[in-house]
Amino acid sequence: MKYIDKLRNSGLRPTKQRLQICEVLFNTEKTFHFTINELEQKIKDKIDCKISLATVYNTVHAFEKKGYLKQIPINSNQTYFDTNVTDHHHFYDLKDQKLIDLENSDVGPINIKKKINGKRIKSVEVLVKLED
Amino acid sequence: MKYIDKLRNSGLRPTKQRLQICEVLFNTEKTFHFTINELEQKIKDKIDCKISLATVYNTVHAFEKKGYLKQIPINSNQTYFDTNVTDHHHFYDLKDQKLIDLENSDVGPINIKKKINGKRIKSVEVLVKLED
DNA sequence: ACCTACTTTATAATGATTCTAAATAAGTGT
DNA sequence: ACACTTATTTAGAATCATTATAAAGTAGGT
Ligand SMILES: [Mn+2]
Ligand SMILES: [Mn+2]
Ligand SMILES: [Zn+2]
Ligand SMILES: [Zn+2]
Repeated sequence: MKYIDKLRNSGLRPTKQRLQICEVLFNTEKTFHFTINELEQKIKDKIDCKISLATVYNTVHAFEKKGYLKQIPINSNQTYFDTNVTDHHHFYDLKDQKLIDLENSDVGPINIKKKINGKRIKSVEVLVKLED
Repeated sequence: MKYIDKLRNSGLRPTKQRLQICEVLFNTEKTFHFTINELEQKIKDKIDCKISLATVYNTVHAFEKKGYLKQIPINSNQTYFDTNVTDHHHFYDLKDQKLIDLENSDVGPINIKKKINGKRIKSVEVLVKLED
């Protein structure tokens, strides 16, 4: 019931698959980072029936487009997504290949002084790479 | 002649292919950003003979390992490299899919206050996404 | 119930990257 | 110059995340 309105208000039909994916993605205290394959595994663990991989991709992209998920730019062969869609920064642990959130207070305000003609700043993200 | 010592000192044999790739990558006033396919095109334009795609990949990875190139993390299906290996930040133009360097003075110092036990900061990079 | 547009799904296609193994080239010592 | 060893190049195949296809299923409206 919890996610039916959210989906309807976004113009997305509240199908069984989308509602189950909502449960996995959004029915948690903490936000988290994931790849498509990790999400597929989480879905398998939490839910009895199978959702096809194509639907997982479709749904994640639909949710991203609606602003319920965002991509995190890191150099990996897989795309990383974030259920925390607020503006925030990341540690990236190169050994474990894990993302860790940084609070904005951990980084401080960033003032971009350069301007590009005819372009607006959409986001400012800091990536801090960690090694041992 | 210019790059033979550079390669030898890195433990890389100065082959014809590597020297030609050095010309394309490093024999310019300005640094630049590229994908493997863009580099392959540049090589074709500047040079008579063909270098196999496998060699372009091998060479770029070898140069990256030696610190003569670095990867730029952005969400793209292709990996972006940078001949500017100093610590610096980027604009990413979402429409044109082009990277633009930011000077450190354009961003100011970034002080990461959070610490992770047993990990050291390797790099701090800011990515500023631009839209129209 | 019926219609239509949206969604799911299995499967195939795509495409960047990596792997393989055979042919070449570079460095080293004689 | 030659023989020998090791690094490198290369064409082609393999990998694998992601996207496209198109047929079957579903949601929501009339
Ligand atoms: Mn990607
Ligand atoms: Mn990549
Ligand atoms: Zn995050
Ligand atoms: Zn740069």
